[in-house]
Amino acid sequence: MENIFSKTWDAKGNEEKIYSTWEKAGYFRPEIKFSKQYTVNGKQYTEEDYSEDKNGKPFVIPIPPPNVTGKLHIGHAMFVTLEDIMTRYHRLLGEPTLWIPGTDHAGIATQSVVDRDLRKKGIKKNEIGREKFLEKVWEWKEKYGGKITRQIRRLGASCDWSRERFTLDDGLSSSVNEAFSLLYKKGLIYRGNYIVNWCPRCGSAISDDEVEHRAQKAKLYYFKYDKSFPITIASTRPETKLGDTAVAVNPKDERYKEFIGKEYRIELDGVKRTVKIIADRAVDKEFGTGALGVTPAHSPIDWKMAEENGLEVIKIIGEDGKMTAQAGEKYKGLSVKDAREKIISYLNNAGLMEKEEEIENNLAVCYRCETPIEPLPSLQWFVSMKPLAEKAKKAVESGDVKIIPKRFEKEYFHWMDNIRDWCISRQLWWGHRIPVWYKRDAKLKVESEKLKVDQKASGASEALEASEAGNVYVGENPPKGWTQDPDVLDTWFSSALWPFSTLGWPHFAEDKVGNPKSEYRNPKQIRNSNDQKLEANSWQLKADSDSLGFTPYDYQYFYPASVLETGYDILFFWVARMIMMGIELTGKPPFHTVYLHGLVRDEHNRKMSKSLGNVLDPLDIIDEYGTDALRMGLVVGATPGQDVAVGKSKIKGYRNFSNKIWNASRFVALRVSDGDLVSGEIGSSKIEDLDIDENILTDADREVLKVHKLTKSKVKEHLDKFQFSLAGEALYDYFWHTFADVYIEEAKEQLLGENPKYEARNPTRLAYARAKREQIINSNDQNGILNQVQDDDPKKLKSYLPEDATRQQSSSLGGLQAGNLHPVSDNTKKILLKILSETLIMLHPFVPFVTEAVWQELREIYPKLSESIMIAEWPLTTTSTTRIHRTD
RNA sequence: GAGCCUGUAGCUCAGUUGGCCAGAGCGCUUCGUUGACAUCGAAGAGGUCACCCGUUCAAGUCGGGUCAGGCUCACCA
Repeated sequence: MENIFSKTWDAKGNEEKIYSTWEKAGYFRPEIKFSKQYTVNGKQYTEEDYSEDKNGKPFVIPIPPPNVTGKLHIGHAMFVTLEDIMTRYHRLLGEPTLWIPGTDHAGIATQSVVDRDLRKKGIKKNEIGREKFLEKVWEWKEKYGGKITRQIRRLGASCDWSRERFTLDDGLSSSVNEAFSLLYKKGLIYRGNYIVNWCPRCGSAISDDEVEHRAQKAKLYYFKYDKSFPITIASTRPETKLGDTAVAVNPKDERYKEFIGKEYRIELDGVKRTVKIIADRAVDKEFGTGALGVTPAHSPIDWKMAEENGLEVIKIIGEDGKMTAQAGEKYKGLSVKDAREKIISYLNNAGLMEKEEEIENNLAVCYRCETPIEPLPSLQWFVSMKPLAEKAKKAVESGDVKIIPKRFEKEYFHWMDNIRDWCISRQLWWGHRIPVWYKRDAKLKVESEKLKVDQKASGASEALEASEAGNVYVGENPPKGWTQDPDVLDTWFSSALWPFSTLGWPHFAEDKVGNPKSEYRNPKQIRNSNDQKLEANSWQLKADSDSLGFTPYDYQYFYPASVLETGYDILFFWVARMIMMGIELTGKPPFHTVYLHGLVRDEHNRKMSKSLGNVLDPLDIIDEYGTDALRMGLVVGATPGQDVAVGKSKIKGYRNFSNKIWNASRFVALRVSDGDLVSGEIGSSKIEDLDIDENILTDADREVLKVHKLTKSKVKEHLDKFQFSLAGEALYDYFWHTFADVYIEEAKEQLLGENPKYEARNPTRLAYARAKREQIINSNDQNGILNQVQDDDPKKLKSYLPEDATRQQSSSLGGLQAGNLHPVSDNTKKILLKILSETLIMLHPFVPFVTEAVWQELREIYPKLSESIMIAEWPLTTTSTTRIHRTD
């Protein structure tokens, strides 16, 4: 033991070994707890008692799946730490606990990374074609796919890797297809030609949520289409005016009242159009000339006006970012930028330009590549969101889903109230190909340049179904010879299914496997005795379950999840959509609680960025200070939804804390065994159950036991309320400043077996500790829980006060006789061991590695400790209540 | 334009439904320490809790307003 128990905690040399021991032992799989026998207050409890108590309810967290080819960053470290704390805590509480890991295929992100890589090698994706390119992406995935999960392991994540999922797995892909089909059949998915956000660089449509707005300086040009046109318009994008079919003015604008309803034939640099003057309240009289050139095809507002006024939609910019033939011979094929220059010089030369003005406006850009968005009409697939949003909103309103912190519920409602249909098709190759087949050929996506705005509102699918009847197949078994839609689904579509697709939905949903809930309510039955049972029942889906890696009842037992933990930045992208899809497809919200953490910033609260050079690489930190230190640094001081400042000095402080845990425990281990270890023995008595003799407690003993008890109740309360920072802080403070600074120092005296002293070695410090404890009790006690820690006889406590401290305190030693001093040091050893081991358990969710290392050392002295701290029992807060309910 | 959040010690932040003589870590000052730990200990300095008004026996905490910083959403061409 001595060689392992070195003077300082060697995180680097131990963490990976410890992790692989855990993983090999299978502690991350929820079934490990089911075979356990419980003994509480000397009574045996069967597994059935246990499951009744919990209503068979497991604790489940679906991981926010990182990009499969991604690299670990501090944001990952944040969510892994928080989720691991919850997972380990609930596991220690004895609940069947499942944290499902997995990765996301990350459509555009992965495709463009591989594309870039191939280009460097001189390979162009359009030349090698779809099949070959996808092979390359899969190769890339095989090569780099394991990296992120290995790195997540280094953070100590106790996920059940045997259930690891990838969004493009067979199982998940079939969930995606099934979800698409179901929604299509319900009329919640439709195809239509609508104006979408087109990213010319990604070469794909993107959803409204993927568009960001950047403030920019722009030029506003004032001009007329031609000399004969009566109204001057203002535009920042004169090149789009080639597609104008109307001019909109405010109905209250006196200047233009007389023109409303009239039509004009105009000719703009050779392009002839009919322009109607329409009235729309959205037009600001004060902006520009108060007259807006309406370009239905290339502006979302204009599109809406066109819908309302039955205007012609003329697409003058194509998906390639170049002007189409509709823009006229002079402009066809020009880039948007060139077209703008050309038309500006035309307007100037023709004497149509009246003035230019510098203004500030917002530019819509792609959130991935920052490329300016080109709005254009395109034939795409959409999810009709309003019906989904209504239910999703109710789930939060009713409290079925709780969002922490609460203020995000407001943002959530606002988003739901203002929701628009979700464009889910992407013109990419990497992803879930849309499960739709067409009878004729794949070129259904004709370049329609002259389109009437589809009258069909979202949700009304009859019209489309009629037109598609017999020509479109949606599902997994297409008729022979039909052609599949070339597009793939938005990555967030599969992410939205994550909490249930990872568990086997829809293959193992109730209607597919019957309802075995009553029989298989607790998976311990599956694990312990059911392999045979399943075979005996020759259960038909078993083969499927084996090939997909699910157990048949995962979905029914583990769904819905308990907590969904992630950063607030993807509340809408991911969380909101999961709630919508979960309710629609499974009939229940996919989780009960949403915990949103803040973003990690540098120590001066600046955003981490490469250009500032303040990026913290979690792997570097782990190498330098250890995982435990990183985890504490991330969690302490972080309140939900609030960004947290993390710098090296903070993490260094928690490295010191890890070392403190190590050394305090080292002290206990060495002193308790007196360096001369006989297993199970303490001095003259056996350790057994650490039955502390209450009659010979010293002042210090009493004090530390009280603070210990207080800490237990505080920590549990905080953890139950998702107050991880406060729990971590309370443990830190107690361990360092009471257990180590006060009690260990006092224990040094009490352990002098020959001639122990009973007076406090440092009465001032003890009094100080006591005062602090009382203050905590007084200020925190709401329900009277903490009062249980109050002293029975306040008078006795006077002896703690400094002025009385020199008094002989042997009275507090009860019946202890002068010649019988040894029991005190034995008792001290037991107290040290007891409170240390309990504290280690509470610390374990925060600092899993050092606590496990120390635990293993303590097992040498006290073999009754569980074989791993991971599967220990959370210390009971009170003696009167047991956490296992007996039915008799 | 709409909504939300933040403003507490030099720095980064805690402070749960109002009861604090206002806390932590880092930093700073002084002292100590060969025996678990210099990755340590003890003592200490440092705050009109942004500002103003109000509710209350009591306000960092609740209400109204002002100022400052930040975030989200949004069709100002």
